[in-house]
Amino acid sequence: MAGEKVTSMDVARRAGVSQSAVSRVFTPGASASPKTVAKVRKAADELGYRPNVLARGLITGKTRMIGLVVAYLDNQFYPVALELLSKALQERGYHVLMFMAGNATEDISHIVDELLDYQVDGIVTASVAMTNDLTARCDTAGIPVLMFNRGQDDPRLSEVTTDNFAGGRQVARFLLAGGHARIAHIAGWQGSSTGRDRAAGFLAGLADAGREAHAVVDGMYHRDAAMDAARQLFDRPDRPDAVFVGNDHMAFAVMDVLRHELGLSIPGDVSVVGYDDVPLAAWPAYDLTTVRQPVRRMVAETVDRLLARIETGDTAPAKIRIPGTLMLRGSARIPQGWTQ
Amino acid sequence: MAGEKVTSMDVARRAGVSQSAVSRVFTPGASASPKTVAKVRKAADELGYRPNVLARGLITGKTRMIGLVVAYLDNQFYPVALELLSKALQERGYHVLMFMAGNATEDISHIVDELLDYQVDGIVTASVAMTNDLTARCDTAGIPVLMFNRGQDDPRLSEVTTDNFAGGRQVARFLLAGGHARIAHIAGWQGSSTGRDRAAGFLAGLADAGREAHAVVDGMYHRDAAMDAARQLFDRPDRPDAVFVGNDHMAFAVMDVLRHELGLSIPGDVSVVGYDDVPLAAWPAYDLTTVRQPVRRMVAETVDRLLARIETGDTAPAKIRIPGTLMLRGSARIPQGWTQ
DNA sequence: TCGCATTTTGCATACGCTTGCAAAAATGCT
DNA sequence: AGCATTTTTGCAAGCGTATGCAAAATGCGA
Repeated sequence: MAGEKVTSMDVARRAGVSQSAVSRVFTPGASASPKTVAKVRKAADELGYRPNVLARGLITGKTRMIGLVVAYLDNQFYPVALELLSKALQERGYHVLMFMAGNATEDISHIVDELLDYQVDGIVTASVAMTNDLTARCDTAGIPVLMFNRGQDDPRLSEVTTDNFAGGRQVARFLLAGGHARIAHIAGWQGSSTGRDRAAGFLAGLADAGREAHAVVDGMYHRDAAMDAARQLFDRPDRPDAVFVGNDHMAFAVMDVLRHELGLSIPGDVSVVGYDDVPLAAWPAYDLTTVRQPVRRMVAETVDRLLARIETGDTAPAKIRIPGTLMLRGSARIPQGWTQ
Repeated sequence: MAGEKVTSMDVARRAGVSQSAVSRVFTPGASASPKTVAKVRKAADELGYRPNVLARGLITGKTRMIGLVVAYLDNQFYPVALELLSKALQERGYHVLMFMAGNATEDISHIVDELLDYQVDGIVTASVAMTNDLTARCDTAGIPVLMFNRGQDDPRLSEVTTDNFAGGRQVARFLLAGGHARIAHIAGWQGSSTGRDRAAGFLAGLADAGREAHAVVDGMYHRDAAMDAARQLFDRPDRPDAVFVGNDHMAFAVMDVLRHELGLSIPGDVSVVGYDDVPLAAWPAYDLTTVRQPVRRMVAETVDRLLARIETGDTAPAKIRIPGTLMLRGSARIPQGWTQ
């Protein structure tokens, strides 16, 4: 616990140059003669000097920190995304400052305050909704916001999602082709764009064939709610013979109920399809047919867009929609000769 | 994108007081008359002023940021811990700055540099090993380090773990009481203290009864490695009838192999016991008997100790060891009349 | 060698805030 | 009311760095 901070001034003295010379050596764009660079580098190494990012940030107005707002991490999709996001930002010299949010708006408002306090250069929200009011606050503060895996109507907002409507529709086509008679939907939270879009696409896909959903229930993206929904839908004579569940996290819950509470076989009695393709979906215990969201690409887009706005001031908000693909596995009957 | 920063100076002018008065109103310990407080608060609200945490940090030397170093998030234990940690710190006015690390030492060294650049007030490492050299660097910089769920011999290091040795031993007793004949261990990474301690405790527990492990293999805390280990151990005539797996993440992999590749029944043919008790362990698809690590308590301890060192300078390193408890579920035969 | 264009360098200031110090205001006491 | 004490206030210095500006150093061609 020595606590001895070594500053650019210390390095300057030891190298026999001015403090500004030291600063220039550590500032990418600046000019310094080879001789000075050498002297400064040497002195800096000997003293173990590294520039103070915060002091630098005070002047440049850039902290190289990105605020990430997340509501929960129990859905495996988010830790995976977080890991990739954090790594990608790290490679480009940024770091993630975490903010856990409840879903209450008031809570989020509080968090936006804190984000601004820390002078983050940009904000990524995941599994969280921003109100227009909050977006405005960030806007006037000049901080770009990007919504990851969630959309919002406000055209000033940037977002990166998969094409949830198309994904839902494709699931409908797939289940119809499989010859299912009673097709139900345990939907994602209808307060979220993903939940609504997937449901709408799914219903549209059924409608394309002149069909309707046997039942639609909101599973709230919660394991418990999804289990309740499954019980409600399946514990009766006219139970569905196929169900599209709004994300994998809920789909696992539904499968657990079907198999272990109701003794149904998958896909014998019921076909189950999810959304996300989290790693667990590929494990044989679930072997879940699901729509893959290409997380790597989503993260790459997120980083590119956000940093473009930060670094080049490229200010146009973007709504980026990446296609998803249906992963065929064992939890749903595969139609004869089915090709995507 | 207005970018209009409002500073304490702006507030001061509007409230008709000095800049220092504004500062005092926003500094917990400082003194200001009720009248001034009122004027300043009013002006601040009207302008939407909030103190700049970074500028404050430059003076106080405290950034209210805790660096978190993690190697991977695919083992569910870590996202859960991260969520709790982040929330707990948030409640006490701190925030988590994320650093993803590969396991290479050189990589970690790089990360320590960056941690120091950001002037974090403290560091938590999880699923990552620090070398003594790195610890020293943080020490001289006056930044307390706390290892979460990983120990190290260096007495200067603080750590929070469960009693892995005791946990391993209890599993041994449990499996012995269950009358198993050939008890194997797919161990956690032997480069980590948790991996070693659990294995050692387990072997000690067997030895207590004059028994030996039927086989011990290192599963590296990796899904793929654990699957290979399972194949190697079980795809032969004298296969084990019980296996203790070094953590839940690997245990799921092992169960998948046993059931879906080798067609074995659990616990009919083989009893499986894990370590951690991640949420997934309680889902009926796995229903895994496992040693619970009380994450909430671990996190609470972590936060308490770390902030104590930061805020009160309480400098004594601590090795905190919390007891775990065996959660009885369906993946392992339960001995008649077994009580913990 | 000298003059000119170009780099490199140091000085000084600023970023937004906290805090020691001394002056000013408020308070309590006789 | 008058004085001693306490509280509140403003001033100014500083935290560690970046950067515009002018002065010094360098390079180049003739």
